[in-house]
Amino acid sequence: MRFLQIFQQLLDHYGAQHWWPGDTPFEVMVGAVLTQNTAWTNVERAIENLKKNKALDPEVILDTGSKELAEWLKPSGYFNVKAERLKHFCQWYVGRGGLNGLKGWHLHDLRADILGVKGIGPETADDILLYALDHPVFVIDAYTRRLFSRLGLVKGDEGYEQLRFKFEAELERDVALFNEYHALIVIHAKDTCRKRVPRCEACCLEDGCRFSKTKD
DNA sequence: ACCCAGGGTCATA
DNA sequence: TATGACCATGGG
Repeated sequence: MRFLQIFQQLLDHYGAQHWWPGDTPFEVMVGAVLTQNTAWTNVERAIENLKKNKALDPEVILDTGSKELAEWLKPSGYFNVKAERLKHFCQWYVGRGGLNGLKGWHLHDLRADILGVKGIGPETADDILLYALDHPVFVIDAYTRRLFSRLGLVKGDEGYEQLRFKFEAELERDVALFNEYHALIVIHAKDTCRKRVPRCEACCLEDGCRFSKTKD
């Protein structure tokens, strides 16, 4: 019940976020790879570069030299690593038959399959599954771990899967709910950061500290 | 001049 | 299994 209440508080305060930013499922997937440990504003520039070069397309990415691709990805950081990761992902994407080929999979099988791609870890996989392919997985990121650990609802040092199972057990298995919840957690974290709250941790959802109030 | 960002891989013990 | 090094740009 507590997990749902927190969702309601966040939703009431921030409103629906309608995530993920991106015009197409493929753009969402590319964004998921590029945003690894990276500020979203930097990712936007890289995606703009891809669009400018008509390269926001798996076939084009595969036909582009790593050097040139890395150049386009430069603003998103880790550009050499990400160029390879994007190529690995596109190879998988095309190999599975693109968006159409990815329909009709069982979530468990698809998740295991995509985790086999070099450079796609659990969070990136779940971003893709939830925000591009509409599968009900709860995305766990550093913000989620930090916030709920601070709220005393999780220990904080659990493994990724353990945390994911916890959230998925506490909530109704619903794509729209998981989609909005993770988005709100990220927005909340950015909001508290913007207010210069140290490490985004001094704002909590407890009584007397209602989102905008800073403790300490 | 730091610190951090919507992680993941690889080498080591 | 569990740390640590590494990847790298841009904003606060």
